[in-house]
Amino acid sequence: MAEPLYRQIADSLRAEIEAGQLAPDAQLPTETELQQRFSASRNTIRDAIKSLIMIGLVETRPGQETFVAGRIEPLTTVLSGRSTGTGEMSELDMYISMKESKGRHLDVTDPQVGIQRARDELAIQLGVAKGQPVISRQQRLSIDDIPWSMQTTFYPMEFVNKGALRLIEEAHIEEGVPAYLRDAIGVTQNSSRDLIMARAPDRDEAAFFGLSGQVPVFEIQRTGFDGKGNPIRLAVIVYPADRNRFIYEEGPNPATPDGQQPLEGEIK
Amino acid sequence: MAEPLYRQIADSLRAEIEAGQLAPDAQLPTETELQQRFSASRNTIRDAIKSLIMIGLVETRPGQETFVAGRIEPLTTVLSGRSTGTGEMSELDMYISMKESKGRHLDVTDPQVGIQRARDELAIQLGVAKGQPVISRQQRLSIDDIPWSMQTTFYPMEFVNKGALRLIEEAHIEEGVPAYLRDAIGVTQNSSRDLIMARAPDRDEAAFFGLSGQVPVFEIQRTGFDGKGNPIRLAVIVYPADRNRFIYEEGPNPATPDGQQPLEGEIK
DNA sequence: GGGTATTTGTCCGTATGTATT
DNA sequence: AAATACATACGGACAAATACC
Repeated sequence: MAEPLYRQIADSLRAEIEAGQLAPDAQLPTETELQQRFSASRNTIRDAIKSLIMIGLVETRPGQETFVAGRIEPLTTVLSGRSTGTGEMSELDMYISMKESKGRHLDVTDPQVGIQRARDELAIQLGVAKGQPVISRQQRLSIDDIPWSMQTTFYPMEFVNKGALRLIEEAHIEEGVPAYLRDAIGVTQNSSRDLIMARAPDRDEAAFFGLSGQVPVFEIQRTGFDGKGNPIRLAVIVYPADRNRFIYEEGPNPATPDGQQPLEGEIK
Repeated sequence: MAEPLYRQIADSLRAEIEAGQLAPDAQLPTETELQQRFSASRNTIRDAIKSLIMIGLVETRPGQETFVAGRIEPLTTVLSGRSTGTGEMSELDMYISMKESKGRHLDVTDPQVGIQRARDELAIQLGVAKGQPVISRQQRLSIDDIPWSMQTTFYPMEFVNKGALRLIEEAHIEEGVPAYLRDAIGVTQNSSRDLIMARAPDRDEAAFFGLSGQVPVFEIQRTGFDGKGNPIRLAVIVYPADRNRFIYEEGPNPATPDGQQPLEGEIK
C-alpha cells in the first residue's frame, strides 16, 4: 500500500477543487455519495475530509453538507510608517482612517478595562517591577461584520496616578490614546518595536473569529517607547492568518505598491 | 452530552501536559492504557490524541509511543534595520553573521538555480513583462542541524545579460548577492518592502522542516528596490512558525531589547 | 410548532498493516 | 522472529443539527 486510501481520496478531491471543478462555496458530494464513488467506508471518507478541513480547504456544517471554503480576500495592513510606528495613531485609529477612505463598515467594541499584576514577560516589556499593577484595555474589531482582530493594550498604572484617568474608563478614546496621553500627562511615543509570531488560536480566539479548521493566528506585540527609550505601552494584537497580511517598508524611498493586489488598510 | 468524550479526554491530557505533570519529550501512556483509564474505545482515544497533534502538543511515532512535543526555543530575527532592509546584506548573510557572533552551527545548501517565465504576481513584483524569463535561486538553511528556512530569490534575466553571470551559477556568492550586483553591474538596493503572511506548509515544506502536526509557516516576500524605486529582486522566504519570530523596529531611537527573552539572530 | 428526512458528529468493536524494538 | 504500539480501514449504532413539509 503505497499511499493510504484516505489520502488518495483527499488528494483526488483536492485536485478537483484546485482545478475549479468544484466551485468555492459550493457543495461537495455527501459522504454517502463519496462512499459509493470511491468504494470506501464512510469512516475512510470522513478521514479524507478531515484532512481537507485541516488544511482549510473545506468546511462542514452539520445537518447541511460539506462546502468548499470560500477564498477570503485578505486585508493587507501597512504596519510601518510614521503614522503608526511613532505613535501618532493607535493601531485602531489606523483602521478607522481606513474605513473612512474605503467606505468599509467597521465595528469596534468598547474597551474592556482591567487591572492586573504584571508578571514576568509583561513586567519586563512594560519596564515595571514584577507584581506591579498594570492597566489592560481589550477591544475587538470587525470589518463588514467579519471578526477581524482582538487587541489588548497594557499601560503602567503610573499613568493613571499621574492624571490619565480616562485610561480606566470603559469608553473609546476618540482622539486616540497616544494623543490623549500626550495632552494629559505629556507622554509621547516616538519609536516602537513589533514582535511577530504565529500560533494556534486559543478557545476564545477560535470562537470570536469563527475559525473552523486549523487556521493559525498572528500575534503582534507592539511595544511603544518614549524619547528616552523607556517602554510606555504594549499592544498585543491577534489577527486570523487567513484574512490578514502585513507590510513593512524600509528605506529612504519606500516604493508604493501599485498594480499589485489591492493594498487596503494603508494610510497616507 | 455537553462535551464530546474525545474532547473531554483531550482537555484532560492537555491540562496534565500544561501543568507539567507530563514532561516534555516524555511518553504519554499508550493508547491501550488510556483506553482503560478513560473507559473509552481506542478510536475515541485516538480522536483525542489527533486533536492534540493538531495543536502541536504531542507527536506520535509508530512502533514507539506518543511523546509530548518538546518546546522549541524560537529564534528571533530582526528584519528591520539598514543592514538588511537597504540591502547591504542578503537575508542569508544575516544568518551567517549571526553564526559568527553566537557560535551556532549553520548549513546553507548550494543554490538551486532555475530560469522560469514570470507570470502574474511574480512579473508585477519584479517589474518585468509577463512571460519574461527570470532567474530563481533556491537555498535551504539549517541551524544546528534543524531545518530552519527555505529561500527562493528571483532576479530579472536582464541582470545576467548586463554581465552578472554568477547569478546563474549554482554556487554560493561569498560576498553576498547585493555586493556582487553592485560591483558587477552597478545595481544597488536602497529600500525594501516586506509582505508577511502565514499559511499551511505544502508537501515539500512539511517534508523539509519535518512538520508533524499542523504547524503553519511564515512566508515573507521581500522586494528590494533601487534608488529610483524600481524593483530589483524578490526574496521569498519560508520559515516554520514554531521556531521563528520576527522583530521590526521603527523610530529614531530603536530601543534595544534587554532582559527580555534572548534575541538571537540580531545583527549589529 | 411538530414531525420527518437528510447529513454530519460521535462512539464503539474489530481486523489487519506497518514501524520499531 | 516475536512483541509492542501506532496507522489504516471497515461496519454498525445513535445523537445532534438543519431543512422542509
